[in-house]
Amino acid sequence: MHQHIKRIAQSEGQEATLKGWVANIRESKTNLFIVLRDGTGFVQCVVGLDAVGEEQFEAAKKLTLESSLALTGNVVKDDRQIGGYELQANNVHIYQIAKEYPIAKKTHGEHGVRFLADKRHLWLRSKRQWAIMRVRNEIIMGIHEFFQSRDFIQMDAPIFTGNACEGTTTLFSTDFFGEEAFLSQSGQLYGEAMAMAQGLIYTFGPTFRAEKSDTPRHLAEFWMIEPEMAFYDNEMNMDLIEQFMKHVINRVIKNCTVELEALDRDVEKLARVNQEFPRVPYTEAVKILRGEQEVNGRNAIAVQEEDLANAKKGIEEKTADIAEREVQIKAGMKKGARKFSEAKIVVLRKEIAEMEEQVRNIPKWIESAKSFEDGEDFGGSDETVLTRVFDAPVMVYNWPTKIKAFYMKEVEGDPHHVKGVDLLAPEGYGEIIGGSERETDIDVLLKKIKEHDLPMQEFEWYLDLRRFGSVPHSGFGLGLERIVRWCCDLDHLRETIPFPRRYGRLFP
RNA sequence: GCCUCCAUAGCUCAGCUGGUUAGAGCGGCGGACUGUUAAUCCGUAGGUCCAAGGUUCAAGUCCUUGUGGGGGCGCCA
Repeated sequence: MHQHIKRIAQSEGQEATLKGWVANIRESKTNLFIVLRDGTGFVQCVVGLDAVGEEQFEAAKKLTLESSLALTGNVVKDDRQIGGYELQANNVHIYQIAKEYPIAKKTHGEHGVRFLADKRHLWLRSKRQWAIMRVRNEIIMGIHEFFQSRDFIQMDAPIFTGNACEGTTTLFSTDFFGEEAFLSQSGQLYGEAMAMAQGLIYTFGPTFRAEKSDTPRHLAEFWMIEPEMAFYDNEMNMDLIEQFMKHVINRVIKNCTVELEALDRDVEKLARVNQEFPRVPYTEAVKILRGEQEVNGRNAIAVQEEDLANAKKGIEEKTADIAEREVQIKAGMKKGARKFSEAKIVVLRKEIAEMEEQVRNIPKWIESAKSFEDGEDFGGSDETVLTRVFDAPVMVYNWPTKIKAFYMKEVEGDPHHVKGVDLLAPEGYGEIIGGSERETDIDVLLKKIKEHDLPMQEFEWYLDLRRFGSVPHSGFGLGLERIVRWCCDLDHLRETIPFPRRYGRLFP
C-alpha cells in the first residue's frame, strides 16, 4: 500500500512509497529534485545517484513534466520544504514518460483563457485548479453537514420537467419519449411539496439555464441547493441563511488552509462572515446605492470615486516604475537583477492593464448607481457598488413585487413589496442566495399566476399544496459555484466547476 | 445586442514617433554544476507577426473590413 502525500507526516523516519505525477523537476549532476503531486498534496522527492544506482538515475533523468511514477524512500522532516517533509528515494518506478506538456508552469494571461479552457482536462492538474476543486468539495460537505445536523432531509427534484412555467426562452428543450420536456431550472416547487411531507428539506442538484449570458457570474449548467422549511417566516429564513453561511465558510477556513494559501486568498476578509450580517430593506438599499444614505460613515458613490482616483494614481506610479527600470536595464545591470526587474515589469504591465479596465468601467458604474430608480432590479455593477460599503455579507429584503416571482408572499398592508431576500456577498461578488417566504393564500396565488401570464393548469398540483393544510413556509436557493468563486476569490465562474458549460463552451 | 481593449515562437510576453537579418523567459533538445525550490549557467532548434484589402520608397507597427478572444453592460426567480 502506498502513502498519500497528505498523510506523509505519519511516515516520518520510515520508508514509504509515493505514487503520482511530476509537477516540477530540477536536475544537477548527482541529484534530481522532483516535486511530486498525487492529488492529495505536493512533496519534493530527491533522487540521488548513489541512492538509486546509475541505471535508475539515468532513467529518471528522462522524466518530463506530468510523467507518472512511483518513488520509494525515507521520509525526512525538512522545514524548508512545502509541507515540511521530503522523500529521499532509493527506488524509482516509472509508469510513463509524458509527452511535452502544453501548459506552462507560469501563469497565463488574457489570451491564455481560451487555451486553458480548451485544455481543461489537463488544466485541472495545476495547483490552482487543484485547490479550487478541494475548496468546492469542502463547501459541499459543509452544506450537507449543516442541513443534516438540523434534521433536514435531502431530496432529489426531477431534472426533466414538463411545464415551461417561466417561459421557454430560458429553458433547454429536449425530447422525452416524443413529448417536449425541459431541463430543470429550479427544484423549488417540488421542494415545497416535499416540505409539506417532511417538514425540513433541501435539494442539491444540477440546474440549467439557456440564457445567452456571457458574464463571469453565469453558467448554463450549475449546481443549486434549495432548502424549504415548513412553518418558517422570512425572519427565520434570514436567520437560517446567516447561520448557514457562517457554518460553511468557517468550515472552509478551518479545513482548507493549504488550498486557500495556494490561491493566495485573504482569509481575514473571508472571516468577516463571523460579523452580524446587515439586513437592509430594498428601499433603504436604493438610497445607499444612490449615495443618499451612508453606512458607517461610508458613501457608496464616494467609495467608487476613491477607487477611480486610486486606479489613476496607480497607473501613473507603475508607468513611472517601468520607465525607471527600463533605463536601468539599458544602462547595464547584473544578470540576476536584470531578470528580476524584467519579471517585475511584466507584472506591472498586467496590473496597469487591470487598472485601465477599472478607469474605463467605474464611471459607468457610478452613473448607473446614481440614476438607479426605485422599483428596478439591481444590475451586476449595482450589487458591487452597494456591497462595497459593507464588510460582511448583506441581506436585502422586501423587494418590489413586480420584479420578483409569483410565489413570493406580499408584505402585510403593502402589496407593492414581497417578502423576498437576496444575500449579497462582500468584495464585489454580488448575489449568491435568493429566497423568500412563500405565498400561502390560494386566491392571491391564482391572481399572481394570471398576472404573470403563466399556464394555470400546469400549476394545479402546486395549488393543491395550498388546498390541503397550507402553512407558512420559506426557502432559498443558492448557487454552489458562486460561493466557490467568493471563497476562492476568483474572477470568473469558469474555474469553479470541473467542466464548465456556458454560452459558447460545450467542450471538453 | 451594445461599449471597450486586444491578436507576434508550443506557452507567457517585449518590439517606442513606420526603417536593414523579428527578440526574451518558460517548455523541447545537447552540455555544465554536490541540495535545488519559477534553480542557475552555456549552446541549439523553433515564426505565413490572425485573415483580406489599402496608404507608403518602406508595414509586426498606420487605415478599412472580417474572424477570434479578454473586460464591462444588457438579457437573466
